[in-house]
Parts: sequence; C-alpha cells; structure tokens
Amino acid sequence: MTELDERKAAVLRAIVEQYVDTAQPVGSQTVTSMTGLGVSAATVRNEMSLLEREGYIAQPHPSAGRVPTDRGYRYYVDHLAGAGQLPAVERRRIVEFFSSATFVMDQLLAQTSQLLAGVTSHAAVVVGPELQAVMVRAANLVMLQPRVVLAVVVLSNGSVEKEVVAFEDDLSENDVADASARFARQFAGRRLADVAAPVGECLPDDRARAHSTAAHRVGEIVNRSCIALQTRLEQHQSEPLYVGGTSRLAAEHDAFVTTSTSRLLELLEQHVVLASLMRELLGPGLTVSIGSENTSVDLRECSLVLAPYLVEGEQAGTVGVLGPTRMDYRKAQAAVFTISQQLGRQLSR
Amino acid sequence: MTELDERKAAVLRAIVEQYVDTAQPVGSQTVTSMTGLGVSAATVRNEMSLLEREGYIAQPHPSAGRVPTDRGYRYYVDHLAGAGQLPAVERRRIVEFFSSATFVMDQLLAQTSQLLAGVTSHAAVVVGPELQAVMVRAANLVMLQPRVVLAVVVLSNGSVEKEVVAFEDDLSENDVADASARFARQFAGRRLADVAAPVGECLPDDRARAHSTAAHRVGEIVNRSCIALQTRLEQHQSEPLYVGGTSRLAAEHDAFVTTSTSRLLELLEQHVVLASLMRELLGPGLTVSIGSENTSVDLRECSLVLAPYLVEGEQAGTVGVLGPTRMDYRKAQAAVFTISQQLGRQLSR
DNA sequence: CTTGGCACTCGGTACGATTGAGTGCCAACG
DNA sequence: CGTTGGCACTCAATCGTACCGAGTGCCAAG
Repeated sequence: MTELDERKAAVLRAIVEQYVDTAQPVGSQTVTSMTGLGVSAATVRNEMSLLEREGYIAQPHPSAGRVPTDRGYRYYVDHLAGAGQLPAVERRRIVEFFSSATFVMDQLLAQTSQLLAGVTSHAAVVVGPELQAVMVRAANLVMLQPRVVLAVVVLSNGSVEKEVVAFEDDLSENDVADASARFARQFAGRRLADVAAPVGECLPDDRARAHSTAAHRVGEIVNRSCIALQTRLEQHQSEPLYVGGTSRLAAEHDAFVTTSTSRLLELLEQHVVLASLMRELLGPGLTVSIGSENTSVDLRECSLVLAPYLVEGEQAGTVGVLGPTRMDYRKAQAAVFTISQQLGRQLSR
Repeated sequence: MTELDERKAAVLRAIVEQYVDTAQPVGSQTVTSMTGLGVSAATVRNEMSLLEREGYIAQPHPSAGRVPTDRGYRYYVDHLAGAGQLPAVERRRIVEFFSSATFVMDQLLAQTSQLLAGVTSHAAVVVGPELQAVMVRAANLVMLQPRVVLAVVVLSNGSVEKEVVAFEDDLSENDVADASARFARQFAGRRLADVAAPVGECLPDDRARAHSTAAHRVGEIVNRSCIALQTRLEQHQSEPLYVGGTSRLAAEHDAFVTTSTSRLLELLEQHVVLASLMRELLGPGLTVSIGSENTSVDLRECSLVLAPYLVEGEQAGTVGVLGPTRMDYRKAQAAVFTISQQLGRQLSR
C-alpha cells in the first residue's frame, strides 16, 4: 500500500507526466507507448485498475482515461520525481539575476518573486527574514507636523521601517530633536529585537515629570515612538512578503473551474493570512502541499512548493510557488530549490 | 447626429442601464416596460432601428435584443448619466475612512485604492503626487557595508525614499558621517526638485582632490548619492502608484472573453506603463475612456474612469477605476469623484 | 502472469426539430 | 405623419436521436 512495485510506479509516473503535459485524461494506449515497458495495453489496464482501487488515479467519467488524484501526485513527488535539474537556460537566468542583484532587501525580494514566477510560470511568493533579527544601522524621529512624528529605522539589509506617532499637543522642534538623538542612541547598532525589551528604559523619565516638563516631553516622545514601532513589528502588520506573477493564475484559469481565480487573488492580497499559512506548512527542506492536503478550501485545487532559505546557517525566510495541482512538480521543485539556495547565498554575503 | 431627441435618449438610457444590470441583450418589450413612455413596443423598435443605424447600439445576432456600443456608452456618459449620487452607506464608508486615515502618504494611497475598489467592485488605481514637489524633512546617508551606502530621504508627506550607492573601495565611517551631514544640509527643508539642480554644487570638490583626499572622498560620496537619488526619481523607477482590488478583475471574467484576465493583470503589474497611460488620458475633471477609445489593445473591452485630486489647488495625482465597458458609470463616476475630493482634502490639511 | 479479443460505457459531435424571443415590415388607424 | 397591432421571419438555445470512438473491464487462451 505504501510502496508500489516498479511497474505500477512506471505507469503512475507516465500518467502524471502525460497529464501534466496535456491536461487530458491518459489512457492505457498512451501509457504503453510512453513507458516502453514491454507489455501490452491490457496489462497496463490491469495495473491502472489496481492503481485506481488504491486511490492513486481516478477517471473523470467511466469511459475516459485516468487522471492522477492528489494521492497520486503525492506518491509521484515523494518517490518518482527525483531531483530535477533545471534547464541550463533557466539556471543561467537565475545565476545572472543574482550576480547583478541589488543589495536592498525589499527590492531584492520583490524581484526574486518575479524571477521565480517567470521561471515556473506560476504565481510566486517570497517571505523576507523576520525584521526582529536584523541590525539597526540608523534611527531617527522626524517631525512631519506639529503633532505628528515619524519614527524611521534604517536596517542593515537596506530596508527602512517607519511608523507614524500622533500626539495630542504641539511639539517643539527642540524636543523632537532631543528625542531623535536619544532614539538613535537607543537603536543604533542593536538588533531590532533587542530594542523591544528596553522599552521599559524609556519609562523612568516618567518620574522626572515633576522635575522638568521638557525632559518629560522628550521622554514621552521617545517612549511612544518605541512602542509604536514595536507594536507594528509584533503584529506583523508589515509582513515582509512579496507576491509575483499573479497574472499567471489567470492563465491557468482552465484548471480552476470550481475555485475561482478571484478567490485566489484575494488570498494573495491578504499577506497576513498567506504568511501564516506558509509558516504552518514550512518544513526544514523542500515542502510540497498538494490539493486537498491544504487546509484552506480555496487551495483545494492548488499545490504549493516551498523551501526555506538560510542566511548564515539560520532559516531566514521562505520562497515558494502556487500553482494548480496539475503542475510540473519536478520543475517547480528544482526552481524553488535553486532560488532558495541562491537567495540565501546572496543574503549571506 | 450629435444630439438625440428625447425619446431616443430615453430608449438608449434604458438599454444601457438594463444591460449593465443584467448583461443580457435588451429587447423592445423590456424597454417599453422600463421607460414608462406611453408608446408601444413597435414604436420603440423603430427608434431602436434608428439608434442602431447611427451606431449607438448593436445586436449580437439578428434575432437578439440590443447591446450598447462604445459609442452608446459614450453618449450615455456625456448626456444621460448626470451627476450620480453615491448611496448613503457608501458615502459614510468613505467619510469614515478618511476621518481615521493615516498621515503616511504611501499607506494612505494604498488603502485608498482598496477603498475605491471596494466601493465600485472594480480594480482601482491611485497615483500619488510627484515626489519632486514634496518637501524633504530629513536626509542622511547610512553605511550598510564597507562599500555600500544607502541614501535615505524622509519627506514631509511621511514617505521615505531610498537608493543604494555602491563604491569601488572601502569607505571609512568618518567619511560617511561627514558626507551624511552635508547630504542632510543639502536636502533639508527644500523640495526634492530644488535639490536636483544643485547637484552641480557637489562637484567643486573635485578640484579639492589634490588638496585633501578625505575631502575628496566625502565630496564624492555626497555627489554620487545625490545623482543616484535624482536618477531614480527622474526615471520614475519608483512610480508612486497603487493598485487595489485586482481580484475583482477575475470576478468580471465573463465580460472579458477575448482579452484574457491575465493580460489585464500584467498591465496592472507594470506600473510604468500604467502610469503613462493614465497621464495621457487625464483631463482637468472626471475623465471616462470607453473600450475602443483606449489606445491599448488589452483595454478594448475595458473602461477607465479617472479624476485628478487637488492638493492646495494643484493637481497632485489621480484616482481611477478599471472595469469592463459594461460598468455602472454613474456609480463609478460618483465614487471616483467623491474619493478624489476627499483624498485631496485629506492631503491638503 | 500476460495477452488479444470483445462487449460495454459514455463523452463528444453532428443533425434535425422545436421553441421562443425579438426583429422588420406593413397596412391601418387617429 | 407618427403610432400601432399584426404577422412573417430569423436565429440562438434546447432537446432528443444517432453515431463515432476512445477507453475500459472481463474473460478465455496462451
């Protein structure tokens, strides 16, 4: 049950690969001519009958050929797909991309998602490293309006985080300048996460309130800015997530008869949902989630191929593609794997 | 030819509104019962025959009802649609949104595009103000790596622009710090555009090269950072453009039989193309571009409804929706108008 | 276990008949 | 002269029938 004999495996492989190619149910004739096993169509029919009984394939209607089930794809991915190699052209394309890629994290990730979409012809998702772990290179507070301050943090990966802080009373230029200096001192050279805890350190100034209103003002500004920024980061309001090639979804439309394309587009627009979905699925290596294995109803006709990428040995983020269950898993896995490797290498340097 | 008599107009209006509602060709019966003109179906048939001869309506096939042509929609928009009022619910939704909206430009625009998409049920686009005209509130240079500097500019509207600058040799902390100070001085309190010209001012330091290598280094850093930032802004590499509700396109799919949804999604992904398209169309007030009036082939079955918004009396940007030609133009125009007004007001304060 | 043969199933296509919505035209009416 | 009811006509859509062919399942023979 868990292992198929060699011939059944060959038949299943042929069915999967042919179906992925043509989108047509595959008959015993086609299989015999494809596999090159020295057996007749009748034999293949017997095998197919068994494969169907065990749930690896199904017929859309009684007199049609067979179509892989999710279980069939699963077996294919686990036992038959092997380690695919990307065509040389694609490989070169990827290497070239990374050799001339930008240093700025957010741009790099956005472009990577487009690259992956281009290579696989599916929608692609790239999740960036947790911001918490990144070093702060510069930080300051900028007064936008008399009662509005913008807290800006420049990170070592080149991305910039910002959050707006509103006050009830007008602030003075000087107070903000002082606060900015203290804000900078507090953040500079630390990891974002390490600044989370010391928020408390801002508080002591509350006691200085009686002492000096100016000092109090400054303390309050710094304090609230820290909190605002931290809240934002913790709530993942700004999930560093990039989606590329959404237009590919529509091109695959024929495959998505029941689940409408628009549902999938909505899902891809909801970064928070998408990110938690991916976190849930992600394993240490290549992960493939096929059709009904997905918890989300909208994804019952889709497959995800995901892989984490490592920066300096640590899992930093995820790359993945989203396509129909009828996808070229070898190619998708090869592309996701290659790009996750390259991206990790690029970010480690 | 250019003006229809009252009854023809009523017939055309009925056909447009009914067709927008039901997506079915409209027959003479339906028109008579809708309009409440005291005339029989036969009379209406005569009128329809004339309207068809003049190109306002057409029959998909000889024994079907009539469907508006692009010209018919045009007449409807120009003479019949009138000034639509948004339902109170929608109005309230918009007002509430703006009353609790963020100060930060880029977030505001992104959310506005989603709001507009939500109200109209079409894809929506918001183009932000030209960055050139915005005041710089803070600017500095941050060393990311020994040979990589990030130029960061905080604008008065709360958005942050950045550009990476790579050097051939290692830089010293001190040089970058000096450069950052000069960079800040050069930008602070000016409009971005006003910093474009003075790039030359950075140059004189070239002559100081013989004098002091350090000074030269600093000058070079500032200089190249200015140029990098300006180049980026001029080339519109970062078109401040936000697209919302792309999933609505797929929902309208039935209307887009020939032009595939995926082509439209691609178009919306290409911000540069999209922006120039909108710039080309935009007039002083509400602009509607219908089907074949669009130059782009992909848009031949779509209509655009656009309006500029004013910040302190100046045209600052554009909001618009993209939907099928068979769209509710009254509602779309009302929504685009209301939101352009509100957005302008919000940004002017 | 394999194989060729054969009956069977059923989707897809082609064809014809029927239905019904909608038109265009015309003759009559006010 | 504009309006109207009547009527013949057109044509998409629907349905039933027949047919073809791909594909299967089963079985008996090798």
